Formats: sequence, structure tokens, C-alpha cells
Amino acid sequence: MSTDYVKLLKDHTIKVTPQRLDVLRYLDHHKTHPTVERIYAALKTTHPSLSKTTVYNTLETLKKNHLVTVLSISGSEARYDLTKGLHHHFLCTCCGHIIDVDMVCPNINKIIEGGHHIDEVHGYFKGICNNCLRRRRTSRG
Amino acid sequence: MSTDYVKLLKDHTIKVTPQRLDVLRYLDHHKTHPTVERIYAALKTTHPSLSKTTVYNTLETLKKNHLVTVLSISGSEARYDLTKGLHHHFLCTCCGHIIDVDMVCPNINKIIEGGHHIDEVHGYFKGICNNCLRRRRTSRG
DNA sequence: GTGGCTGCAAATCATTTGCATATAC
DNA sequence: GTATATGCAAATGATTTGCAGCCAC
Repeated sequence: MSTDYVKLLKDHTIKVTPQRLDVLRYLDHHKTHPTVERIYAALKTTHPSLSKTTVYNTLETLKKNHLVTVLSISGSEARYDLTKGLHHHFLCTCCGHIIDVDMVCPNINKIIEGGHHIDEVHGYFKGICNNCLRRRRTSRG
Repeated sequence: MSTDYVKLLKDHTIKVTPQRLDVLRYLDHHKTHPTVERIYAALKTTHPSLSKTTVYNTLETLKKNHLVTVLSISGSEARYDLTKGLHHHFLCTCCGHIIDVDMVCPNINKIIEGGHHIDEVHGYFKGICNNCLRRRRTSRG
């Protein structure tokens, strides 16, 4: 993503506001699939008047413009990701981290045999990440 | 799934109660990935004393025993599925139906290159199903 | 008989809504 | 100047929790 967030918003006919720039910059600098709460808490420190509603509104606007993607991989809280090429996600059920998975499934089009029109493809994997596996091994042995 | 729900529960050391049998039977007869609300509403008609808490509890118990699988494909409400072999799901954003997708991705193991341990694989597709596509075409032309 | 299950009501948590004020353009 | 965005508080909706009484084993 370019760092010209102003241009990015203007290109999508989204009005430029400090709040929107903040959220965009945060997502660009923290590719950790953050929750609304995390984004809000982080930005609140440097922008105390920020409201959580605005974070929700902003993310909704960015989503409608396909600038962000929402993940529903981890239970109750939505996770947000700057939109980039098709990739999938691995949730470590031990530490909660979400790891990007670049993987192509060549026969993904099989589903089109049913004559359905596909807009979105989400691959969600859950398990234990290599970090947690290592830590467990170490602490036991 | 066998229709011997009593045996199924006993095999998993789950106490047999009318409520649990009801939920199990409902899921076996309605492979529509129902929400808690739908299961509850349906069973309530023949079992008026049933509580929604019990539906939640039962689904949680069945889930822990890997008898049901939870889908988080459709926004805020969880959807429940009797567990069967690996398959994926297509959500029609027009009519809300969830369609099973039997599809094998041969290089799914690529993710293991990262040394992560995988427990669950969920493929979620979103778009417009063939039914809705046909209906739209018809109503326009 | 007893531990686990049920069902009710209240609590919680993420998200949405209504609305008055403020701001981008 | 006007339409839109912001921020607050209240509302909503799904799910969870606490607890008293009940039931499967």
C-alpha cells in the first residue's frame, strides 16, 4: 500500500478526515488483523477524542470500498485486514495470532460447476502455530 | 448419521436427555446449517418448556465431542452442522442459504511448511447462488 | 442419592442506531 | 452553505453466567 493515504481516499471518493487517515495508517502499519477494540485503544492514545463508533463507521466505509477485508475467523470479534491479493488465514488457538497463508487452490473453480457466482473466498485454518508448538515442547522437556 | 441417537450419545459418554435427542434429531433432519434461534423455535413447538440456554448448552456439548461443527460464515449468528467429512460452504448473500461444497485442495498441506499444526480447515465462499441468479435474470428480462 | 442438566432471569460483549454538533469540500 | 462525518449515549442481538430445582444414571 502506498503511504499516500489522502490520495487513496480521494481516489475512492471518500472524504478525507483525520480519523480515516488514522485508521488507514494503523492498518497499514499493523498487519496483525486487529480487532476494532485494538485499533480504537491504540488510536485513542494519540487522538483522545476519537470515538469507537467512528472506528466502526470508518472500517465500514473502507470495507464498502474494498480497501479492507473483514475476517470472521476468531469467534465473536471481527478482525480487519488491509485488502491485498487473495490469501488465507491461520488462527493459532493457543496464542490467538492470525497468520497469513499464501496458498492457491487450483480447483477452486469447481464450485462454479453449481452455476454459482463467487465474490469472496476465505480459507480459514485453525490449529497450533509453530511458535506455540516449540514453546510447549521446550517447557515439557 | 445413524438414527440411533441414544447410542450415539452414550458412545460419547454424554448423558441422554430428551433435549439432547431433540437437538440431534433436528440437526440430522435439517441439514440447512440452522442458527440457534431456528433450532430453538422449531423444537419449542413440540417441547414448549425448552429453553434457549439448553440449546446453547447442548450444541456446546456436541461440539466438544466433535458431533457438530460451528460455521462462522454468516455474520453475527453461528450456524450449526452435524459433523461429516471435510467439506466447505458457500453462502448466498442474496437468499442467505448455505450450500455444502465438496472440494479437495491437493496442496492444502502447503501451510504445514510453516511447521504449524492444523486442526480445522474451513473454506468459506460468498456470492450469489444459481437460484438467485436465475430469478434475477427472469425478473429483468 | 448425587452430579450433572435444565430453564429462568440477569449480565455481558460486540455492534448498531439516533441524534446533536462539527467539519470537509 | 450543505451534505456528510463525528462522538456520545442508548438500544439491540447473540451469547454467557448464576443459580435453584430437576432428572439421568
